[in-house]
Amino acid sequence: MMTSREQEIIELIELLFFAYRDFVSDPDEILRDYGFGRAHHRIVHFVGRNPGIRVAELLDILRITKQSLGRVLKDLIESGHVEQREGNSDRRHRLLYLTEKGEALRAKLVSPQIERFSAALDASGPGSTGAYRDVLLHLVNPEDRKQVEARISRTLAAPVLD
Amino acid sequence: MMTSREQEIIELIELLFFAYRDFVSDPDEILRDYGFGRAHHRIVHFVGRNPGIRVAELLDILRITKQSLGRVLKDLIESGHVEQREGNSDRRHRLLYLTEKGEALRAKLVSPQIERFSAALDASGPGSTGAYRDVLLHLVNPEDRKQVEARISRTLAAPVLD
DNA sequence: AAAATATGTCAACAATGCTGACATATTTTT
DNA sequence: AAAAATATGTCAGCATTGTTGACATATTTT
Repeated sequence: MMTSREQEIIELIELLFFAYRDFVSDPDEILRDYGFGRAHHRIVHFVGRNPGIRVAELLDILRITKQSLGRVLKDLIESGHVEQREGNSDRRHRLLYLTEKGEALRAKLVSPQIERFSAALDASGPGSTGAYRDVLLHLVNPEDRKQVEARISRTLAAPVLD
Repeated sequence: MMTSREQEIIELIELLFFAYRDFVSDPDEILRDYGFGRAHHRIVHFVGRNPGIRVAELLDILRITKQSLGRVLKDLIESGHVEQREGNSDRRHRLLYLTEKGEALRAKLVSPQIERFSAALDASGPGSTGAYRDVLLHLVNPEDRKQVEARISRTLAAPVLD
């Protein structure tokens, strides 16, 4: 048996799948020209948004293993998109920053995504932004919600503290 | 430079990433007990929701190649979760159905996802469902939107036509 | 001085994408 | 009836990105 509530929720589940599927398709095309994949994109994105982020933080965001990250991060360092600096307060830390080249790539990758979202918001009713935020934030694991909220509202002007 | 509009949109982009990340984590755990992965989940889900779906349609939903699908579909047929029948109107078609075993797995996988969504909707304001739908549907490629709308609103009681 | 932490690295392997070619059965077109 | 198009399956090979587990180094904390 399936209630109509369940039926409705399944539609929302599938919509999440379809939206995600198409949403990542624009960057995927761009990345091919660089010989990079989605894993590279995620690093470029989150390092760009969190200049000076530590490796451990990045691992926590992406929820992958050190080895998976290391392989791809290595590519980006060698290609000159990401650079590492020693931490001030703790010299074991490797703080990650985008180079100018990396920043250019980040901007290029995010631009079609901003376009897509911009159009989607324009096509939706006013207040849809707030509702979108509410629902998606509550899909995040409760124990991670505060952290996610803090992360997403961090602006480029406010770098990660060292 | 970044406008505040862009800043806001980047937050929505990251929220999509975090929500998706956690949303797929519950099924992932269950799948491990079966020796299956996400690719198996997608097939079980969409075959369950579209009994009698053709291979070509499934490929169009998942946007993967025949070979990628074939490998995983084979697992599910051999394990007795999915079965194929010859089409009536066109005997080249291979129509896909879940067996009872497959249906049980589908229900098991979707249950934590429904739970998660249910809680998220309860925690969000009224009308959030509609706004969520608006935004996510408009993130889908314009040329696919009609099809996606039709697909998601298809109920279990209305199987794919042969 | 010892223990804990942050990072990096190695080897091996698994899941799931891809390309391109080719085979078969069936249906549609000429 | 023959030819062309379509739906599906299959093969070999390869790329990306995930995994585990072990171990090495530098640094900080206890």
